[in-house]
Amino acid sequence: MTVRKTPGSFSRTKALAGKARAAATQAVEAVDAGFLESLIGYSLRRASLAMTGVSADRMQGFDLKIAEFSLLSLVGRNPGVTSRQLCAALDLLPPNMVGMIDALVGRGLLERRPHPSDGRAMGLYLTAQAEGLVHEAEQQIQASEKAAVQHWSAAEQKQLLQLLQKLYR
Amino acid sequence: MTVRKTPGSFSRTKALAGKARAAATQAVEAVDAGFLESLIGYSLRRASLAMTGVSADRMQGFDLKIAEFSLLSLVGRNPGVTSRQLCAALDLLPPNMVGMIDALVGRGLLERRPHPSDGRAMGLYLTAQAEGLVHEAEQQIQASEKAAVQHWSAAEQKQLLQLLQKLYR
DNA sequence: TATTGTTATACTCTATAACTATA
DNA sequence: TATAGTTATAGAGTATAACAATA
Repeated sequence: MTVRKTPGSFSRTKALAGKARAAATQAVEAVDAGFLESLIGYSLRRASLAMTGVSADRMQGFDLKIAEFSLLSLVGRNPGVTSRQLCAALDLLPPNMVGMIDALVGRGLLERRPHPSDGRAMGLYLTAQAEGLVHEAEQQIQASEKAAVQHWSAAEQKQLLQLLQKLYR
Repeated sequence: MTVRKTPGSFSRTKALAGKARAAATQAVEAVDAGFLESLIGYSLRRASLAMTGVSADRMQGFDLKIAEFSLLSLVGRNPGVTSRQLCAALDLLPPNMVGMIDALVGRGLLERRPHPSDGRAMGLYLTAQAEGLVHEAEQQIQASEKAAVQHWSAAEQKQLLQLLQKLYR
């Protein structure tokens, strides 16, 4: 993942007072994003991009994308889980799940076995090789999250998760 | 935006006790996403997708994508803002901004005028026609956000925004 | 030498339709 | 008739390199 920093290079032109619309042209000293920042959707997207970027960098060491990590972690904790269940848990569509699973099977990290009671479905399992890798990746993700909120109180961290879950659960 | 509901159709097979790894195969009654849900990044993504979906539906009435709405709102409140400044505020890359602005100019919602002090840059302005549309769209977005957190306390709403902004500001 | 806006282009992510095997 | 997994494909979103004009 490429980290993009805000350039922060603004026009040096004198700021115009008030909210008057220019008859001709005017320069903007600093962008007022106050309205957008008052929106939960905007802040969610910006925060999500920021967090995802940091975590994605950490996962590069394992040659895993965030979605692949999430999938492997779910399979590790839910051996025998089906593709369909993963789609629901990760908010992905079935056609987009196929290639992801194929790739991980091809790398020897994932295994498909017949479902014990549903002939249409396949149960997914981590290979022995993947067990260690997933465990290590989970620890790295937790470490990167911890670093992001290192100056937060425990109550703040807990409340953020609770509020976010109220939005999607 | 297409709203996708979780299927919620799980295997009817008897759940297996404990966390034992199956020698053969096993069915997963309900997926345990507890670990992922303990991650801020995962919850941010899920919450962001949920909120964006609702807002995107509202913007369909204006034939605006979320990014287009955000851009127009910023221009309305920052007349004369440059493309580069918008890129920083919206976390978009310059090459991907060009087509967006072109489309809005083509629809008669946006106008490019020469920058007063920087010959390289162009200042962006809403057209008279866009002023009303943007104002109406802003109200709709606020209404949809209000509906999403209608059962929340004012303190909860305020704190969510503050915590999110600590993550990306 | 650095920055703004731009073109061209490639890559990733997400979405829809349709098929098969099974429930 | 409905669902799980799959294929093919299209569309949206995001990325890099490079160029002209200007700072």
